[in-house]
Amino acid sequence: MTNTATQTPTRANNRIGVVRDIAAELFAEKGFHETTMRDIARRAGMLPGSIYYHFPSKADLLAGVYEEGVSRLLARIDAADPGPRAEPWARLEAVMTAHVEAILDRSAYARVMIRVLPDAAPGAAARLIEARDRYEARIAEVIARLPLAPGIDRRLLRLFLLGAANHVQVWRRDGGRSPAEIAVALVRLLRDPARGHG
Amino acid sequence: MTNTATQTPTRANNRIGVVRDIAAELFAEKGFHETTMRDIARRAGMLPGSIYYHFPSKADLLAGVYEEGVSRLLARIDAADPGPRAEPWARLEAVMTAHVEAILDRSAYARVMIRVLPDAAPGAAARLIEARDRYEARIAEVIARLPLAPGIDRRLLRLFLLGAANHVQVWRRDGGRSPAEIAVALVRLLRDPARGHG
DNA sequence: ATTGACACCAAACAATCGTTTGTTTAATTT
DNA sequence: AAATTAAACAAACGATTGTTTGGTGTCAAT
Repeated sequence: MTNTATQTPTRANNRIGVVRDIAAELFAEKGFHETTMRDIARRAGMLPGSIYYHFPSKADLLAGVYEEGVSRLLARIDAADPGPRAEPWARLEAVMTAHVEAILDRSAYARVMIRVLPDAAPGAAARLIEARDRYEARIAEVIARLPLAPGIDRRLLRLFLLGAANHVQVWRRDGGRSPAEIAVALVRLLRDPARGHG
Repeated sequence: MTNTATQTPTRANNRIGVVRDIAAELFAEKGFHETTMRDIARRAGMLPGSIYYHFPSKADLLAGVYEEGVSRLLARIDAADPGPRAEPWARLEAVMTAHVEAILDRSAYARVMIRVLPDAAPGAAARLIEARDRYEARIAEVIARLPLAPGIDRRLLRLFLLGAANHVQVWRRDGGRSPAEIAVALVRLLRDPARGHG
């Protein structure tokens, strides 16, 4: 009999996931170049060289984090998305709420994708850009359904939206608005006129 | 007779400005940790140790770049600002155009302030944050004059605006829209409703 | 019981990092 | 002309970097 899962780990205590999780946390917290392989190894309870059993290089480790991050982010988005039959703006609110929540509360993976630019690791830049594009295409899909006033560029709208949302990571302090409040305020700011009587 | 300027350089060929300019370019291009003192020295045509005659540390060099960057950005903003008697939204368009132009076309100093986060250099983080706040207060001043619909948070508006504008650095490719077109589109997106017939 | 891949350890590698030290050149001041 | 000082050079410092190499215990399959 052949093994049922040919590519899954054959050993129970495979710690590649642990290493990647810890790398994601440190990359998100300190940045790519500011995090050393020794930092990661220490927190994982292993020696620096042992990481190279799981990842061929530091750049590949970052690429692994990026790609896992996209998968997790997409899963969160999918779970929050009420679907194409829902009201388009409400749908965008739901999706952006999931996005901001991922940035602020839970996933170190999401924060890495925002903080670490692809050119930080030239050896893996192509993989990083591809992963990022895969995620942004998912957002574009939601924006494509919005009923917009004539002359509004959907690509610009998407880039502004993501820029504003990702910037939250920089200024947000604990105790302020909730991620949902922030996301909803952002979408409404775009949807409705900000201008008052003038 | 005492010297007319007691604190200005007494020597004609003082290259501290050259060093700072080059550091700004490299920090903007590659990031703080990715740029070495040897990189800066090589481009300035001097030896690594010589930089320490002008700046006590790499973190202080970054702080110098930041503070010079704020001065230059503020000067550009002031030059573009039609003043408090102009129509508030047109004023914001003018100011944001200057901001995006600084990011995209000219100033490496402006790009450093967006790319390099204060926590990159813990030894100078306080100076970096202070410099950044000084600039954002200038933007807040313009936003304060906007006639806004009730319930719109001006602080959120400012943070979204700067987040979206700064993100331009990541996605903008040459040959696309001009900085002015991008800035105006961003301000109009906030001012007018994006929503179409719904 | 033996084998062999797995998942690490132990120790070092060369390269590069920010920084320091002592010295030298050239311009300014006295 | 002599003294002083600004602005560098030349060379190294110790520490840290990503990475490699060879060995080792352990577990699953034979």
